[in-house]
Amino acid sequence: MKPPTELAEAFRARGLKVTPQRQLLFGLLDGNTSHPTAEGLFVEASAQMPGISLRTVYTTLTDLAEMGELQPVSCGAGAIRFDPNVDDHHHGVCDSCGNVTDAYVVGAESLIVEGLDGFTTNSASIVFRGQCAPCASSTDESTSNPIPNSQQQTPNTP
Amino acid sequence: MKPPTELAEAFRARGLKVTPQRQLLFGLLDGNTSHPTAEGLFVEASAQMPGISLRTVYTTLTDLAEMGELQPVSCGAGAIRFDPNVDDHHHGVCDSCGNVTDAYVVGAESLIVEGLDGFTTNSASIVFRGQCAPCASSTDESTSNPIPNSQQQTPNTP
DNA sequence: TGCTCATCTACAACTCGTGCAAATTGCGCA
DNA sequence: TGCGCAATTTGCACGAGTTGTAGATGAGCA
Repeated sequence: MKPPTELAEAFRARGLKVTPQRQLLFGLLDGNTSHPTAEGLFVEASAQMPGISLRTVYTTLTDLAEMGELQPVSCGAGAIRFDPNVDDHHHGVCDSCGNVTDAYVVGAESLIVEGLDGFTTNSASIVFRGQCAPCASSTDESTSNPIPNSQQQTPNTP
Repeated sequence: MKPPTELAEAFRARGLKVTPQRQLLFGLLDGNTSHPTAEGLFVEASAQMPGISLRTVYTTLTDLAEMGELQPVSCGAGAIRFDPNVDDHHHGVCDSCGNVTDAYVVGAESLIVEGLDGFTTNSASIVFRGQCAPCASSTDESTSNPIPNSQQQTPNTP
């Protein structure tokens, strides 16, 4: 995601106005790696700007998503999360605490998909489910067969 | 998913009762490859058994999912879908008509995931987004870079 | 400074799913 | 076949998350 100053310029370039509410949200999203929900951002924004409306947060997030500066992430149940990281990446979701972690997949070009005859694929998203490091350390369970159709490994960054 | 008769036995084996409502839902799900929503099944069930409650549909689907006879599928926005196909597989979602298609992924064992340091992966689900054959034929667009981090191919079954 | 129109806010409505309690019913048992 | 109990069904209401709408507000421009 662009820094707040560039986002403001991008908004103006699209004929959208740069309001204090939007600037506040730009700042909250900048460098945010916690995949916040609209509700979560609303709480943070309310702390700094009491009176801001949840509706405003939704509108701004939707605008940012339409501009490609934000990636909406739906990880199954619960509220939609917004990811300022718009790089090509996927997500790991902790079943215990609900935290969402960015994941970069290498070797996807070797995948062969069967059953989608005639299906024109525009994008693919992989959601890994399990337990993040802090949660996994308390309940020690080993990984087994994470990706259906075969087994899969989740090594640390080489 | 097991056939209706075996599902009835499985229900009894777990101490659950086999009611006409449940038998109707067993029949509607048997061989169903359309990934219906609870609402959709409720409409079909209502046609055959007027008066059946949406609440009952939810209860029965939840029971089946707990028994492993049904796979809840959340493909981003919208209602949760239920998949009688409990094989290890993934899904393709048509952005035009919303149809969900089963997809079998080969080669997932070669994937290397970066960024999930310490993350204990229990499962992974891949959702392909694009256009199904009927929708794609009307708007002719070619596939490009479907899986982030690299390109990916969606060949027909070899 | 004044004007125009996009934005903000507040409220309500919508969708999807669940909790609860009363009425109903499947099923084991005699 | 009849009985009794516990599971089930049903309808209503509620909750979370999200969106529509209309009047008030204010940013941006001349």
